[in-house]
Amino acid sequence: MKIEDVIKSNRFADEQHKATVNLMYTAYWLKSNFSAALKSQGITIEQHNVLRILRGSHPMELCVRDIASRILEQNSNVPRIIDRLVIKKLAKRTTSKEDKRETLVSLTEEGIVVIEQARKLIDEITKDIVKIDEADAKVLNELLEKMRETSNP
Amino acid sequence: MKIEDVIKSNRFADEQHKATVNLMYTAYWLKSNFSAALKSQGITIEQHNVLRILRGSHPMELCVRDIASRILEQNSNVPRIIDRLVIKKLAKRTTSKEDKRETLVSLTEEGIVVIEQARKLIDEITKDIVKIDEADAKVLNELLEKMRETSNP
DNA sequence: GATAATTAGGTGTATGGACATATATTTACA
DNA sequence: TGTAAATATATGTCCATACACCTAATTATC
Repeated sequence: MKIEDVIKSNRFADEQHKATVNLMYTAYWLKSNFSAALKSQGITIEQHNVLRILRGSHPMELCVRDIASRILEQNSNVPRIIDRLVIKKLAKRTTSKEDKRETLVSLTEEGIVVIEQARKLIDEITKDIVKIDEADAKVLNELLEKMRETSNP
Repeated sequence: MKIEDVIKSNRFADEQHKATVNLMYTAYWLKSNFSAALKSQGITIEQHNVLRILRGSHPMELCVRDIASRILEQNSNVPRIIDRLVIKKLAKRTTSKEDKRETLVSLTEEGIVVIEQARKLIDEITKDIVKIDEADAKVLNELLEKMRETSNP
């Protein structure tokens, strides 16, 4: 569906403006699809993201700050997401012996199973819905980075 | 900043996978910038979106369903966003005489001032940070729509 | 070594998304 | 016409973001 049909309006100031709306809608569309795919595992996208980060360093523990630094959304509340993962017994939390301020987090056995399963689901849904080819994806990646790189801070 | 630097990892399955991450990050980056720009008007992006929709039909009132249908996020809780706008006296709410189930919403004088000001701020910040040219923006729009169109539902 | 500054993480509050459910009103139809 | 179905909106709950503020622990500085 074209973006003007989604918002039922064609009043874009220019192509750049249209691109910002189009982009935010496409991200929302992706996220909705991913969320639906993860329902079967009982986790949200954000919980999945933290599990994925923990999977990347497993079996090494990561402190909260390390997890936060690898997350896209820099304002997300990582301790609270970890809370939910601990309640579901997908992650475990200990206090660092070297620095008692640090909380170290790692996957449980169950967490490993869930993130492996989730990874497959995300791969499948991505292949299902994102049908642009590699060349187009490459152009898209270049344009997105060009878009961000040119700004000052 | 390249997306692999943002998430401090380069483990993308392929260009398509990288594109999904890149896209969600760019949307987040846009939204953060827009939010910051709207702070001076005391409104959030979502409140801005509803005000913009009301501006589009002003002075005609819109019912909640009409507003919801024009919003990108199809699961957003429109009555609650309207609550906030009414509290801030930027929008007003009445019950339709033709169909008492319907709530009709329209801008107040103050709402008109705020949305005009907000529109300028969004235009400025867009010009400031989104520096891809019209041709690139056009390609980006085509790729985003190609990405979504190819999926079934 | 004592105190100030910094750092890591947790917590409170407002806002919004996702989704289930409730309530009031209108429409359909037996 | 009277009752069921459908519709429009509101509300409650859980999860997450944004952001301010708090506490404990560590480091810096005198």
